[in-house]
Amino acid sequence: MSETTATTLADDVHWLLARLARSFGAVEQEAIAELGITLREYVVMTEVHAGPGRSQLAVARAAAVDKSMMVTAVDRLEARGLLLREPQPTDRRIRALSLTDEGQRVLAAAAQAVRSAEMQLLAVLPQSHRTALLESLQALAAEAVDTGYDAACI
Amino acid sequence: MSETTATTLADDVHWLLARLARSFGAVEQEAIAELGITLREYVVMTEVHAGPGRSQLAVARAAAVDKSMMVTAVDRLEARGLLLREPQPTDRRIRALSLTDEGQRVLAAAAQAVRSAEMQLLAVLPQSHRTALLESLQALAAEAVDTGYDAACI
DNA sequence: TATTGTTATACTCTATAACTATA
DNA sequence: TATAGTTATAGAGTATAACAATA
Repeated sequence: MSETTATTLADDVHWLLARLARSFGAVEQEAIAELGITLREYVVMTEVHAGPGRSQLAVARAAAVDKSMMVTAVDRLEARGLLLREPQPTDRRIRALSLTDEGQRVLAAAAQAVRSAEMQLLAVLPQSHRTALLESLQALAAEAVDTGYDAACI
Repeated sequence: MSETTATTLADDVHWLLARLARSFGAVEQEAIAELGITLREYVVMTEVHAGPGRSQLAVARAAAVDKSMMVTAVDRLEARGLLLREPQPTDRRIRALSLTDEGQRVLAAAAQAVRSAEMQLLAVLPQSHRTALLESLQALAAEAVDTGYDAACI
């Protein structure tokens, strides 16, 4: 039992994660703004590209996006002609998602912009630290729980 | 120039950060819920404790909390008797913040709960990786920019 | 009865901009 | 003119729950 609370914000992993997520988000959103898509839409497109033909719900779960917010994202992407929402004959409840050719092009451009921004943001870390960071974040993400979270980032 | 976009979400640092921030936030918010404070209020209290007597704005900047949202947090903490908002004779625009004795107690309990939750969340990582992760996050946070971010976490 | 997709609602967070009082 | 704190407002995100269609 310590005599007093000595913790600083810099030792608070949640605070660091939230602060960096906001900072990275601001920079990367800016980087893809000219493509006319949001960062969430980029995430959805990435997941659709990784496994085309899946249902909205499957993509939503993989991307950790709420299913009702998924509707808005898919609506916008479909309206812009970047994504197809096709009925599935085997299970008529499901709409199979896939990218159009234009969607593939926009995703490729967005991915490049995001990666470039990320490289700059991570540039303060030596390469070995960068790899270690990514591996640690991935290991933690594998265990991440989403119990629903309506609180602020910070 | 690659033939196609091969990126997965698991390689996207922003997505990992945002996902983990939400997951950690959910768990830690739950851990301090019984103390009647939010995670943001905990962050504010931590910063006030680290440097008592500072103005609201100084604390807001250190905690990366918007100054208008700071008002709400301080209002609630003051109403609960956890924090003092005292006029500063030298500059009468400033309200110096400090924790009450009860505030110190609540903060100590919250800090312990948060640290305990964080230890469990980080348990999947070996100790050396945990230290490296913290150091990398701190290095990145030192360079973090807050340009204002109205986009979603994910 | 359970699941997919959709819609509606209420609430919170956030950005922005005004406003006051001081400096 | 600039700063600290406050307030108001509008917009966006989110949780929740309902709902229709299908399994």
